[in-house]
Amino acid sequence: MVMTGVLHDKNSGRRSFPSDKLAMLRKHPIFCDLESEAFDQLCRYAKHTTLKRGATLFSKGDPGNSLCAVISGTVKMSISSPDGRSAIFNLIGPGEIFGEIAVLDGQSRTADATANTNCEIFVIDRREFLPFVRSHPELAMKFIELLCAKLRWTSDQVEQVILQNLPGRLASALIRLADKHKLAPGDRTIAVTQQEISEMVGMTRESINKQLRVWATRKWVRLEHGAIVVLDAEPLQALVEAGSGSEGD
Amino acid sequence: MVMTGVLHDKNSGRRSFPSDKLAMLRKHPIFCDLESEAFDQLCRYAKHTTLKRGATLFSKGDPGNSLCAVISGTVKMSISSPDGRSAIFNLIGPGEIFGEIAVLDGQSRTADATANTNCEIFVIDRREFLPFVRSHPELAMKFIELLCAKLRWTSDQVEQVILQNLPGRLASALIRLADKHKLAPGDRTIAVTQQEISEMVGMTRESINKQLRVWATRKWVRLEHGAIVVLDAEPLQALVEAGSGSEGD
DNA sequence: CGGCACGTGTGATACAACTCACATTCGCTT
DNA sequence: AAGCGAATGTGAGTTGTATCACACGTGCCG
Repeated sequence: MVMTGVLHDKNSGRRSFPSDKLAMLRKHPIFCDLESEAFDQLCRYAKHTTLKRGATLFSKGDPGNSLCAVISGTVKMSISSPDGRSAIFNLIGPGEIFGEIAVLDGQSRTADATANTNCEIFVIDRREFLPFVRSHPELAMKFIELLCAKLRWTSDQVEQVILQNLPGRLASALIRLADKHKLAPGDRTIAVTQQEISEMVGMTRESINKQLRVWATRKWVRLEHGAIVVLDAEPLQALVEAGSGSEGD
Repeated sequence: MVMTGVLHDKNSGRRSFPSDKLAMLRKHPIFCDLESEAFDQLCRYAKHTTLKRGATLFSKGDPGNSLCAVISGTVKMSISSPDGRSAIFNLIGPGEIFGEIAVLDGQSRTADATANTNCEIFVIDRREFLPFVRSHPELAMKFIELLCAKLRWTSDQVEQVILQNLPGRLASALIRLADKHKLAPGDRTIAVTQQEISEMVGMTRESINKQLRVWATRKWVRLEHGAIVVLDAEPLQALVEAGSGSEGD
């Protein structure tokens, strides 16, 4: 199952790629140190695609033929069990890269990628990308750093899920998301639904909702539709550090 | 906290490194394609160290100054929460590499490393290792593959912990460990205590024991002291694939 | 050949989180 | 402005695991 729900494929992106969209990628840690010439060459390999909400980009187990980056919207990386439950690994926002694992090691995809909102993405074929990396060793080092960062993110997730109970896991997830989304320094708004958080954290939406309501009355968070605002990160951080102790929660 | 319980540090390993011990590392996917000359050079950078059971090699949060490899024995990668519980990420056996994340990205260590048995390890300093990688781009590609493999391992762990209940998680852990340890093709003996498995899986030893006993009466596994033998992997695999359905367990 | 630490085995009880079954609110589409 | 789907809010009842509190086996070390 690949590329269902694609609105339209633009031409392969040879010349005249919308340059404002590329500016964001140009600033990505992976590419920021690359010479302009090399970056332009990479862009000529890229395809620009638009997906509508709910569309599947690829599924777990598919061969990994392409590296992707989000231009606008968000892509959900998740897996689902046969009995219908699903777990979200990560939500990928504008300027972020995804799908790199399968591309780099040539194995199958580790998760499903679906458009969580309508979105524009940027796709590079493995056959063009790999030789490019080989001829740019400094890029390989950048990818090593990228993989390390993902590994830290995922290890954190294991740590929280194994060691913490509901309040701890939820607090930890909120903090991680707030750090990641950090748009403006003051703005702690996280654009996720309660259903989504519940799937990241591995607990039911109902349980998450009840805990969030408790915190809302304490003014630690404010609940909006499709978003959560972290008003006071301190007590949440304290909860995470205290381990799975209950202490009045 | 670094290097407590070190039995003795041999000299820095310049010349005359015990070559039988290196043979194992030479075969590691990371190094097997390296020219002998380069490999020898790397060995001259290495230090040989012996640790006794329980010794701490490094702790989560320490600066990551060295890359390590196990020669003999096993090293436990784990984290612990303030309330005393702990979670095991992985057990590193002979011929395996660990501590690469912090070395490669220059950040702090993501977990504690302790000697799970008396063991011999092989240590390379970051200051010597990084330049070596930079001057051997093919090695960088190998490390990318290594990181991808670790990421797959860790993602699997998240998937199981979030989606599965006790039987599913336990079955999944047993299968993963059996694949990893796979010494002889027929031998499905996993050298771990029930306590250790419980910490890998995030459930209590008691619960794990009760489930294992059920499977033992069904001849799916045999329990030994400090080890578990997988007799029939099929029904375990089926359990994992069925998701968290209970079906007579 | 103790003895002592570590690993294993097992039941009774408690509770955190799930399930199910709704009611409510929001925001978009027509 | 009406309607509808998606997101949120909430309670009563159920259950999977944790906790606690033991007893037993085994193997190593002095």
